[in-house]
Amino acid sequence: MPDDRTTVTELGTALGMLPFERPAAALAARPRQLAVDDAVWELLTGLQRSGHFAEEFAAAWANGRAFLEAPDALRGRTPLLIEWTGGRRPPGDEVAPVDLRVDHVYLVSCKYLSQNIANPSPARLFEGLLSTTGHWPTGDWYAEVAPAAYRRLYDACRSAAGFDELPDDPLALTPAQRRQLRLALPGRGAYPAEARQAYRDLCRDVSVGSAERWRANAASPADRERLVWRLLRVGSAPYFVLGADVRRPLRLRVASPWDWRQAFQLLDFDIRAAEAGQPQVDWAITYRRRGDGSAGVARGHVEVRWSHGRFAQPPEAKIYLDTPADELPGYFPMGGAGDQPSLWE
DNA sequence: TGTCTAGAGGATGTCAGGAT
DNA sequence: ATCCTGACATCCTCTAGACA
Repeated sequence: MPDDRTTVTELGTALGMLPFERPAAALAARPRQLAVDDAVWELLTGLQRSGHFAEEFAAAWANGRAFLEAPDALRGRTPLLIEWTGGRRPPGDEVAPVDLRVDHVYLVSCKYLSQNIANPSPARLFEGLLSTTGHWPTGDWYAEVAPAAYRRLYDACRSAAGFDELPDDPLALTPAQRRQLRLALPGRGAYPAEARQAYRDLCRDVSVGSAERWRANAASPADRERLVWRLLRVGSAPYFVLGADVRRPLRLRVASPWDWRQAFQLLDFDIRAAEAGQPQVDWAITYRRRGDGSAGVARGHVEVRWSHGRFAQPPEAKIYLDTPADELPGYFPMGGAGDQPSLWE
């Protein structure tokens, strides 16, 4: 079951798409177009009456209403069926995090956009270019790209903790030994003095090695274009994002690859190792708008870090978008009432 | 007694953030 | 900016029981 806030924002958006004057009236009517069971109606009614998440409910309702009226979207036509994925991810390898499906065709994501777009395994990102199927190394990425520095860090941490009985090879650690070593390290990401240089070396080697692999694997223009679409969460079908960032509602239509190619040309995909306190790779997409020939840049970065504590599990890659969502190529403002459809910007 | 298989439960990988 | 966490989905391994 999703948390209450998610339930309110997703179903509040759905209710806003239906022709009721006010949220309370929609809740009282329990319109059959919104296909959820009675327990969900009870929960939602209770949440609305409680006044918790009132701001979220109002913002979600306004987003749904904008979707109903937008020329890009429903153009005032009342939906016949709104399906809710129930806070769970739909099956399949769709890139878009779809929460609602309207009349079988309109896909809507209600996520409050976060800078963080995905946490794949580093190998899936740097070797598999974010595809969902294929072959890439499954082991520990640190050992994959920076074996020497990783080994030095492990040796230093093991001896600082006095755990001489642990295996020489960090890859041979059992889950219990990993937990033991993790708990023995100083808190808040600090390392024993004799391990600090090894950690700096590891960060540098992982940043440089990951960037090199990524560049090598995204060598062809076709590969780079596919990678860009995945980083931007451009899916096989267009979808809508109805959410908010800290300042304002965000109502966007996200292009399909077909739309994207007609509106933009990818000029360059720059990948470079960053200097940071943890392994990091920066990326920047340079593109040309076909409409007026102007150029644009979208930026982001990837952090490679341990998930669930040091030595506890192989590292994950955390992908960030540093360019605001409404400035990304392929993210078109959803046309408000009176606006022209904005396919061509 | 040997082989096969369903499924239980642990391990691993991924997602979506939060805390400081 | 950096590190930490909970929740799941899926993969993997082991084992009890069915059946030949």
